[in-house]
Amino acid sequence: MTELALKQRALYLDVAELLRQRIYNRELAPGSWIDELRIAEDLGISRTPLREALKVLASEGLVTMKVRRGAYVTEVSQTDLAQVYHLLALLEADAASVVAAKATASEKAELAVLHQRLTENQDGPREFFAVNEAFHMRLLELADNRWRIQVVNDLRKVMKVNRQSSLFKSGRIQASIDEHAAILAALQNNQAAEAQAAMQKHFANGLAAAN
Amino acid sequence: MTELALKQRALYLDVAELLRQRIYNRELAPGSWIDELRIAEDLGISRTPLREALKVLASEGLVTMKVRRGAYVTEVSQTDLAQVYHLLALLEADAASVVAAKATASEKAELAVLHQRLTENQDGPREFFAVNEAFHMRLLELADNRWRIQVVNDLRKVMKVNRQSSLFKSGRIQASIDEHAAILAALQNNQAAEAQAAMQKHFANGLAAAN
DNA sequence: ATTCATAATTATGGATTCAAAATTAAGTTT
DNA sequence: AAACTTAATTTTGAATCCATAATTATGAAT
Repeated sequence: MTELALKQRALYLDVAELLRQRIYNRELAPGSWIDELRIAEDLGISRTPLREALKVLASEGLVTMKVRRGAYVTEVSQTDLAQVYHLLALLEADAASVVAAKATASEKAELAVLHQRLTENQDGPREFFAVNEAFHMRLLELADNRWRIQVVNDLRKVMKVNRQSSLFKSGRIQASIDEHAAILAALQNNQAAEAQAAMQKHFANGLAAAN
Repeated sequence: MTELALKQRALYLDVAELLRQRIYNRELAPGSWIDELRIAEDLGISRTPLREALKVLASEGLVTMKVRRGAYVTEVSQTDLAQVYHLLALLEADAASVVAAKATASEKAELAVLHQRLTENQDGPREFFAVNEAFHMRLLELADNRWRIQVVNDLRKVMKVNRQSSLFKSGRIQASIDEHAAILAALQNNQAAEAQAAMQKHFANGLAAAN
């Protein structure tokens, strides 16, 4: 009831988020045409907010608008994936170096707590994924650059279209934990260059696992 | 006539671009409310494509949507500007390093031609600005990462909202040319690290001039 | 005159309608 | 039966319409 009673959010934003989820879980498959009428009817809304949402997704790169023939789910190639990874590595490695240089001890402790939860996690890859994302997001917040957060979020959206759930690969979870430990150690010792390098390595390994 | 006869572009994209220009040149001032009815009437279109355009601009950060009170031109603070500069420096410096490492001789020669035009330019800051942008864009293209191009373009849009035309500051044009020369020299010698550092310096100076 | 309450006006968010383009189906010719 | 035309249907892009929220104007009370 809260979602309707106190909706402070525009409908088109909710619709955009719903479409993103459907794209991530392949309910809307890459390359497929998006049937506006069907979806609008499904959701019990008119085409107007739906079309607004589609145009937002198009500017994020999740959807491709073809003139006079509607919206299609973008196909994200391996090349795209590698390119996006490269940028994420660059942006997050720099964030790590910034955090190493200027975050307070208690801020770094927050990251340590998240990392601890990651190591203790027994709830499987799904929960692991959520805590992992929380760690990365908190680090970004501490790096204190709202435009970077925006850019990274947009790039992650693209990545999610084609995630091959590389975390399920044997050994990847433990490797990921170890890499985070290295990042954290560098942060806590205020070693900016090391933190940067450790984050770069983390992404390089992640990309390798995705292929 | 071509624009109507062969329009292969959706109307909302044209409207978005027109609004961007009006924001850049302060016809729509930062913080000001955007009067949908007035603009739609002005352009002789309905509110529908205009509202779609506004939502795209909102997702780019140029406009802020307030629920039930419409669209406002985003106010870009000095902090925002510094943050955006930081990211542009990071992304373009990395691009320079990539180009140094893998661009062909003829590709690098293209950049040299653009640089030459920059040094010879006698048409004032306006033309200088265009060629300068062409140099940066070509370098990005050569770095061959379409997502970086997208991200950099979006960040540059934000920057343009608050450009204090730092190029008009005395000496900045010549300094900028010298910095480009340093970048170019590193590229032509395949010195990735040097190219990266030179680009970083270029942006650091640009930010300093903007303040 | 200032504050408060109420009415009139205006703007937003979303639904509906409509013309034109694209696609599909049907019918005709070879 | 295959290829080509033409007609019917579907879908898009954009204009118009409408209910509700927000703002402004008006008037009453202190």
